[in-house]
Amino acid sequence: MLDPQLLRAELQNTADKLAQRGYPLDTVQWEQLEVSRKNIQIETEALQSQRTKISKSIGQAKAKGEDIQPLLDQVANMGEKLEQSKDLLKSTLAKMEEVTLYTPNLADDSVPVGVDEDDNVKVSTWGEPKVFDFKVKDHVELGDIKQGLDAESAANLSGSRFTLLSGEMAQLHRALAQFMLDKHTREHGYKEYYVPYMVNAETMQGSGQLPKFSDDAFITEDDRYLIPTAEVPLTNLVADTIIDESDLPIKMTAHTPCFRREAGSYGKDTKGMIRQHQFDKVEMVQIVHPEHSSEALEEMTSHAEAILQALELPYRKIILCTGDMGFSASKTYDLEVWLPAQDTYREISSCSNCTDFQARRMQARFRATNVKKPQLVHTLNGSGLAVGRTLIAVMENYQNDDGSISVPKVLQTYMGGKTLLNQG
RNA sequence: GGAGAGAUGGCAGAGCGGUUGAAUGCACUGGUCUUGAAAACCAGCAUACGUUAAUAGCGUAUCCAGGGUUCGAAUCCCUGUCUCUCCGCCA
Repeated sequence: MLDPQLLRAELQNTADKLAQRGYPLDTVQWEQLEVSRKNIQIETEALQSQRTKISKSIGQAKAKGEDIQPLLDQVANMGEKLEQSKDLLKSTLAKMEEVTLYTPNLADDSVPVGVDEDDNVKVSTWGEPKVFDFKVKDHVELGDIKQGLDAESAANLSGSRFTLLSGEMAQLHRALAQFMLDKHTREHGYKEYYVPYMVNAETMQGSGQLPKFSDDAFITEDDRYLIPTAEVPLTNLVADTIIDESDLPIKMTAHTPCFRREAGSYGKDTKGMIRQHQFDKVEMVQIVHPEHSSEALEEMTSHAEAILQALELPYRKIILCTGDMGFSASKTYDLEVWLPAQDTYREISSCSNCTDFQARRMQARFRATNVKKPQLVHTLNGSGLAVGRTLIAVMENYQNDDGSISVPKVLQTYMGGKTLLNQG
C-alpha cells in the first residue's frame, strides 16, 4: 500500500508516477471518494459521540434514581441514523481500499522509465561465456543422457510443468541449495529459517500477492495458499510487530519449494525445467531501517552475485524498468545467468527493495530511541538463487563433449568429492 | 477424530451491562534520596484513524476476529480462528 498522504497531498504527481508503471489511477474518482469519506466520517463520529454522551448520562440518571425516559426519547431515533451513517462510511472505505490494495508501489527515482522488458537496462556483466569446441546440448538433452531429469515420469505423476530428478542430478540439486544456504548464513550474515509452505490469505495480502494476483497461487481446500516464494512467510514474520531499532537490520534466509500456477504463461518455456509449477529457491529477506534500504538492495544483490561468482557462472545484472517491475517493488535488479544452449542470459535471481509498501500492509514497524512514534520498516527480498535454474545453468555451462558434467569446485565437497557426473 | 477449558495493555493478572482505555503487580522512562548502586518514595508510560499548521487540543475506534441483543457491551448471545488439557490416531 502507498502512503495515504501521497494520495491526498500529491495526488496528481502520484498518479503520474503510477502511470509510468502502466497503472492508471482514476484521480477524479479518487478525489470524489476522498471528499465523501471526509464528510461521512465527520458526521458519523459526531453522531457516535452524541449518543455515547447521552448513554452515559442515562447510566448516571439511573444511578441517582431519576427519570430516564426523556433521555431515552432523545436517543430514540439516533440509532438508525448512526447505523445508516456507519454503513455509508463502511462502503466508502471499502471502495477506497479496493483502489489502494490494487495499486502498485511507486518506482524509485533511479529506475529507468519504460514499458516492458525491452526497456530494462543492463548494469554490468560478470564472467566470459565459455567457448565450446563441440555442439552444446541443452539441459533437457543432458538430463536425458544422464537419466537424471525425468519430465515424463513427472508428467505421469502430476501433469505438465513438473520435474523429477534422480541420482546425481537430485544430489546436485541438493548440493546447490546447501551451498547457497551455507554461504548466506556463514558469510553474508543471514539467519536460517524453516518455514510453513502454506500460509493464510492475510499473509499473502501482507506481502502483496493478494488480492490482485490470486490467479497465480495454488489454494487448498481449507483456504490456505501454497507459497509462491519464501518471501511470503519470511517477510510476514514481522507483520504486526514493533521492532526495536537496535535489532535492525534483520536478515533471513530459507530454502523452500515455491508453487506457482503460471496462469497466462501457456506455451512459454514449456520445454525443460525453466518454468515449473514447483521449484526450489533459496530466498533472502531483509527488514531494514528506511534510511538504509537503498544500500541494502545493493548489498543483497551482491550476495546473490556471490553465489554465481563462486559457481563461476557468467551472468549479467540488469535493472528493471518501471513497466517491468513487480507489484510491491520500488526498485529491482535481475541477475541473468548465461545459458549456452539458448545462447542467451536467463533470469536466475530477482532482488527488490519494497520500501514501506509491504510494511504498511503488514503493519511492520520499528521504534527509534529518539522518536516516540513507531515508523514503518523497509522490506527487501531477493533470490539467492533459484535452485532449479541454477542446476540448469551448471549442467549447461559445465557440460563436456561426451555428455558428462563437471562439478563446480565449490560443490565438490557437497558431492562427496565427485568431480564428474556421468553415472546417472 | 471425540470431550473439556480458555483468549484482557510489553509481561502477569482483576474486571455486578452504565461515569472502564480498562484496577493491581512487574518491566520500562524521568525525578527525589544516596559517595555510587540497590531499596524506598513521586511522576509518566498503548496504538490507529479523523480533524488540524501541529508529533497541541478535540473526536472516533481498539479487551482474539466477525456478526447480534441493548439507549449503552471487555462484560450477554451466535459464528469463526487460535491456545491448552484428556482420550484416540500418527511421521
